[in-house]
Amino acid sequence: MRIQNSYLPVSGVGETREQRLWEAGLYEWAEFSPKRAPVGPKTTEAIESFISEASVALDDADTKFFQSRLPSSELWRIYENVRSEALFFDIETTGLDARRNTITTVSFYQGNDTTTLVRDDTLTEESLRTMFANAPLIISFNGAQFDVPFIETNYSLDIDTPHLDLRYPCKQVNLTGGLKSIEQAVGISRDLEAVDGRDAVRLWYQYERENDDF
DNA sequence: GGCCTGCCGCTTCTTCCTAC
DNA sequence: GTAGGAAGAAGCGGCAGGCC
Repeated sequence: MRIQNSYLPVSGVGETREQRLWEAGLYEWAEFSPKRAPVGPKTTEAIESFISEASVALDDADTKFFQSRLPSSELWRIYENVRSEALFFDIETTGLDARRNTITTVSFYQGNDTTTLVRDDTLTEESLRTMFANAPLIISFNGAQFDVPFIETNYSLDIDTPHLDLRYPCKQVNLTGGLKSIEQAVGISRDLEAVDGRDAVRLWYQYERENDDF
C-alpha cells in the first residue's frame, strides 16, 4: 500500500467507496477514470481535484498535505512512500512526569543509521529541532501521548512533523499489551530482554555517578 | 502513578447514489 | 424529477491504555 492507492484522503470517500473504487479496478490514482468510477459526478470531481493536488504534494514530498487529509489512524498509508527517510524515535527519561522529570537520551533510527542524543552532551534543543525538521514522517510507539509532549515540555519545541504513533495501528490488528509484548508477538527479540524502563532510569543514574568520578 | 491522546459508540445532519 | 436508502462528516462524552 502506497498513498497513490488510497482514496480515503478525498472528502466524501470513506472505506466503503474506496473499496468500490478498488473493485472497479481503480487501484491507483493514475488509473482513475470517471467512466469506470462507481461514484457520482460530485465525488468524481472531488477525486480528480484531489489527485491533481496530491500529485504535486507527492512530488514535493509534502507529507503534511496528506496528514491533514487522512484520519490519524490511517497515516500509515504514507509510510511506504517515505520509508527510507522515516524517522523512528524513542526517549528515555528519569520518570513519567514531564514537568518534574527530564529526558536522558533520545534515540533515532533513519535509513540504516542509528543516532542517540545524550543529556549533558549531544542532546540539545537545536539537535532535536534538526532531527525532527529533516524527516517527512516520524514514527514512535505511544509517542503522541508520552514522547512528543515530554520533548515539547522539556525543550521549546513544537513538533509538527507528521507523526505515526504505532500504538493505534497495532491495536487495529489486535496487537496490544505494550511494546515489549508486541515485539514478542511479531517475533522481534531484544539483546537485553530483562531491561525495562525502570532499569533505564537506574542505569542512567549509574552512568552519571561513574561520569562524576572522572 | 500522572498525563492525555485517540478510539469508540452514538446521534444528527448533509450529501450523494440509484431506481423508477 | 423525485423518493428512499446509503454513506460520510461532525460533534459529543466517556474511557482505555501505555509511556519510564
